[in-house]
Amino acid sequence: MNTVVAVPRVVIVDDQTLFRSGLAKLLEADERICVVGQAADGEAGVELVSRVHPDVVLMDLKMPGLDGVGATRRIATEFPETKILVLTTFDAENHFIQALRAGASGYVLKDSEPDAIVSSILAVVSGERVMATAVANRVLDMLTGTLAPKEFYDGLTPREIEILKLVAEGMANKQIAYRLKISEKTVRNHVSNTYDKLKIVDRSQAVLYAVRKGLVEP
Amino acid sequence: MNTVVAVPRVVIVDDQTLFRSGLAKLLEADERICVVGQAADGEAGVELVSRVHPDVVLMDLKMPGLDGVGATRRIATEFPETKILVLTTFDAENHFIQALRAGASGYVLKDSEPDAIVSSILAVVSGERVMATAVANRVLDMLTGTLAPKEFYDGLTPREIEILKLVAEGMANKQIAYRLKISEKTVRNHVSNTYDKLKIVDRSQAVLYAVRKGLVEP
DNA sequence: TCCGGCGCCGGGACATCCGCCCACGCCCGG
DNA sequence: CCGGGCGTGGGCGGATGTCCCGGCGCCGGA
Repeated sequence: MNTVVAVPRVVIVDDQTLFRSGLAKLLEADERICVVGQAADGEAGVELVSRVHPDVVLMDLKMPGLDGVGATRRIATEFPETKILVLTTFDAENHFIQALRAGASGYVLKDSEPDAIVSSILAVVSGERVMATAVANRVLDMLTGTLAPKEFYDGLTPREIEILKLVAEGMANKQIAYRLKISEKTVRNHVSNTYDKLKIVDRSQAVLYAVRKGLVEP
Repeated sequence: MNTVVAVPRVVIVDDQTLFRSGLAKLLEADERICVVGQAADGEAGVELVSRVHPDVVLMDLKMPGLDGVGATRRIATEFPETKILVLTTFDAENHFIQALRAGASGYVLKDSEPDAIVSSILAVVSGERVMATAVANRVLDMLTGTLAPKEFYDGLTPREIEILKLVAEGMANKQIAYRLKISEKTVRNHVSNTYDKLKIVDRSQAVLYAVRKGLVEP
């Protein structure tokens, strides 16, 4: 007979219907998991959780409408007994920080074996935290001295990152200066220093860098 | 007993392990399909096709290394008896043209029902061409007058699109002028007209527009 | 056939904007 | 205490964006 622990009830939130269906099929084939629902975006995901109260949510990050981070935050606050396991690709570099801060219990990659997903789910329901090795390594790099905590952004100072974000949103130096209540000249200097550190020469390339790093949404 | 037509043998080429596994599970559950292999990138996909000679390849477009378009072209030329069904997301707007020109027999979206995939596979093996309705509508729009072939990019002329791409890659006006063998003034005029049509004022915002539209990779 | 429109090309002049160099305080750690 | 990083600014030259202008080639409608 089974153990004392019930089979964890799981819902899947992902905008790709095919991926959802395939993953559900995959998990249903494993008797240690029970898939009890699917949703195609953040809104529907929150609503679904409020109805079925699952043990674990497999959450994609990039979705139309309410995205994964927002949905994670809402579920984590409104239904704290439900664990959230982020399941996404490894493109946007820093989203996992936002996701974990929003209340996710784990972060695994779509580029991993089905068995890994199952064991991650089981680990999460038992209270563990799960991190994909690639992500974990990055976290360790950021903590240990090899890569200073902020060194992730190629040595940019906080002020420079702040200004780079605004640049990447299409703001002019003058607007940034007004927003930050500093001189336009100062903004230009920060921007210039940023170019130096990133080894770029141009505002456009700064925008591309920021988009790549996930500092802004395109 | 079965019909005279053999069950189509299918291979899946996609870089996301989880998606591959799930889709394989999904298709294996359908007796009309037989999954005979998987590959994680274009190179491996071509090699796999050369070994097993499947009837259909389900091909993702965005992959590391040799991408889907390149793999499609190679398979279509080296193994013309193998049909290729592109299976991708609906982000990059114009990739489907390249894929079809490279020899794909169909273009379906990951955001669709499993049944649709199965019937698309069956249609492709029987010699049909399959297009996702969203894609087909776009093609029709481009052919009929409703939406001029180019009108998708907010009325930008071909030249303007060409220059916008270079702008979004971080090139300066002078460099673009040299590349296109025209005057810098002309480039500035094209850029200015582009701003006008897109209702933007700034180079940075042009980059963001181009990234959003998939004109350039971030 | 002619003509008007449009895309593409280029010029001039002007007002900014941008990127770069230099400099000044401030604070903190060696 | 002092060297260095950080945030702040001024000045300058080049790049960028805008508004004019004209010319050429092509196409479709009158």
